[in-house]
Amino acid sequence: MARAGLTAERLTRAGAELADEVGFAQVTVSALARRFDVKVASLYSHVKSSHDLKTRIALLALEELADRAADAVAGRAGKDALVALADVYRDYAREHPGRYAAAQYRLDTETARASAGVRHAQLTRAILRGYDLTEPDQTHAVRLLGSVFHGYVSLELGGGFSHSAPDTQETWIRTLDALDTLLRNWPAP
Amino acid sequence: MARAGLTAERLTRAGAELADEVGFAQVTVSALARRFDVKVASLYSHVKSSHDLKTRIALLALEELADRAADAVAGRAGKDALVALADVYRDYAREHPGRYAAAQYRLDTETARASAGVRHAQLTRAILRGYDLTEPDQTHAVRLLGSVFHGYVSLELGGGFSHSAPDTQETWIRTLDALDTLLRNWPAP
DNA sequence: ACTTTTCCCTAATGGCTTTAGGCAAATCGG
DNA sequence: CCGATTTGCCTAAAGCCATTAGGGAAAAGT
Repeated sequence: MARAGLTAERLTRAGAELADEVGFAQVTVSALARRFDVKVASLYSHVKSSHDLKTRIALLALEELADRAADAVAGRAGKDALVALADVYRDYAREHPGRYAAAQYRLDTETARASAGVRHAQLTRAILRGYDLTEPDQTHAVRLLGSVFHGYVSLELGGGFSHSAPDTQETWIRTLDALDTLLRNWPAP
Repeated sequence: MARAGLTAERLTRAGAELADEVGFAQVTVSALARRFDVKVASLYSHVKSSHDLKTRIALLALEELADRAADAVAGRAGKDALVALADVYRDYAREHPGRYAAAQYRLDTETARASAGVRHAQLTRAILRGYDLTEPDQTHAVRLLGSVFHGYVSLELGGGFSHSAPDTQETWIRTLDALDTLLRNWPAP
């Protein structure tokens, strides 16, 4: 019988697409097998488990996101860089909600350390070069920016912002303005 | 045979405890049945489905959280209120990670509208009375604060902050300082 | 061409969800 | 009180998902 040509990479990519279509939580070994028109057990030659599959999708998403982020930050500085980076996260989440959710998948310590996750922190730290912050404050600021980006995006995606009043695009712009102002006037301890 | 005395409320409370112990994602009708030493099917007289159970736990968490928040904000203003409210979220998430995750469970529109979720927005808006913001800016600020609180807490809980350098408590304090500064110097459009 | 490896399949187990239908316990009406 | 009704938990069963064991055929290597 003809072979389907499965590989861990193809499964991961298809899993990412599936996540965007039906939600990361609904990504299942069975659903993926159906998508390849193949029996479920066949996937287990390529991925160790459901957890392994999800981890691979998470790593893919983290890498895509870091690539986009690196691209956006390159050649920009200050508020320009800040906005570009922030938009990468927000746009990615809107274009690829399933992948964005995957990027939040809890990785064990060593997997996380080897992931593109570390690049994210570096990129965020990079845009802070355009602002005048002392070393420990940079770390605080990195965490703050991460919190705002992630928090905003996940609330917006989850419908946490009532679809009322000022639209979310306006809030986003004002939020980035506010962050820029804040970084330029970072309060002393 | 003796009855177990199940009710939707007891199941919900036990489900919340279970969530804190093993994670919200691991809360399952089966696990809950085991906890009550009862057969799985028995629970279906009290909750409609797994989704119904999770929704109830989410609503419980949202209410507990809103109660604590209301308590914290009462009699405080300005930065004092800001810090108190923020600490409620963070402390709740640390004490009850499963419940906190439950509070993030996606509710359908009408359930959300009837939930304590709306109280949260009101409470956040309330602390902004201590700052001088125009009406539309209040909404933006509510969303920003929600983003920071949620983003920070979920990153911290998920291990998103490498356990390195300055500890997270310090970052938290500096983050709240920063937010206070920001609200007092809210940039014009 | 033949051997070895790789890939996908069948078969089977066990867990979770959900529905249908039954018997006993609690509750109620006279 | 006691029979009738309602309520609560059970057994049974079907369906979906995850995972493992072992087999046979296609692809790759010699």
